[in-house]
Amino acid sequence: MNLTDAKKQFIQAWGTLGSEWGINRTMAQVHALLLISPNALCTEDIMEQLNVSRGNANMNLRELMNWTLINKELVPGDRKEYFIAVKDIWEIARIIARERKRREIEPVLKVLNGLKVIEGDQKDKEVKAFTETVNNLSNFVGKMDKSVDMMLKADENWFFGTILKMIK
Amino acid sequence: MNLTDAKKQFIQAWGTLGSEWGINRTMAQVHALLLISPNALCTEDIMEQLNVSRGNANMNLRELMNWTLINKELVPGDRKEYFIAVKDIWEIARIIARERKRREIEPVLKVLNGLKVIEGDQKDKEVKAFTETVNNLSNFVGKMDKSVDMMLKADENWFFGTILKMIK
DNA sequence: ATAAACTTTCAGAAATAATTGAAAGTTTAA
DNA sequence: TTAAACTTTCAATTATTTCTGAAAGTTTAT
Repeated sequence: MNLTDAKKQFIQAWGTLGSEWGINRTMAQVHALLLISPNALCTEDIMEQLNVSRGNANMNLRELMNWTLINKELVPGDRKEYFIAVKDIWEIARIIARERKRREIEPVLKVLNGLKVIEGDQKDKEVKAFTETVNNLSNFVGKMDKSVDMMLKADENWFFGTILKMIK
Repeated sequence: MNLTDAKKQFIQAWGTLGSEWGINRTMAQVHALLLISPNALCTEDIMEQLNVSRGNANMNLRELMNWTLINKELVPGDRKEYFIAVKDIWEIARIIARERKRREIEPVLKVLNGLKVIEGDQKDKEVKAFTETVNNLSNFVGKMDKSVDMMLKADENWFFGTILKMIK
């Protein structure tokens, strides 16, 4: 396969993955494009290569900046902004884990903890079933949260080293 | 807080989490409702409690059956189908992990592996950057895949026991 | 100052996804 | 049979998300 087709397939695949994750498809595609670019690209480059409008390109670049998945790069003697992606996969994984924890795990944990104590007779099976499920979930999600924290602090080799060793 | 409000909040929170995951909001809400119900519910119950149409209720119940997150329960002397959720949180986690692995990790891994070898001069920086990113990603996603496999085989206490011990 | 170069915003348009509800299909009891 | 009870389907509608592009905003060089 040639580079041009391979790039297209990669960008396409990354975009699909993104949307299955609840991440904007174009944002994922912009990310993919920058991931495989040896040098920084400007808004125009993105617009051309992905066939998207200026507004769309701009918005998704900002969002990727918010996630800290990409950085601005200033080219001396050029007024345009250029963007370059974080290339270290473990760093990318940590950024995504951090962001998803913040958006998904933490708010749910907060709600669950707020629902732990409810009024009513604990002998009522409705009340009992509710309390039990909420407690079990809160306990489980809490452990997930802690596990992600650990991953965020850990070093890649140690993390996968330990995890994958368990498999054997 | 009283049970009725607590239920509503729980269903709402679970629905939001679902849509952040790329899972149909109503499917997540039906799941939430069944999770906290001490007994099996029928389509009518779901329609009433969530204010959704018959078609919608039916489709999402089927989808939850596909995921194996809920089961049919037959009530003797009643022709209706009743549904009851898997209540064990670890079992639920495994089902979701299995399904997301199948839908997200596996297809991407397949594409990545197909892109590992491309034509062109390895000294060309475009080619080099592409190959490097694809190889790194493929390696990383492969490890994720293996890690999920391990989790699927493991027992909850052992899994979190080991993971959380690492944190200390 | 001001004009060119560049970035951001945002109302409307387009695309995508979810939902409805009635009709068609299926099963069961008598 | 057949008719009632129940489930499934799907075309049309509604809701939600994403995208466009032109206008407004900002920065920089002269």
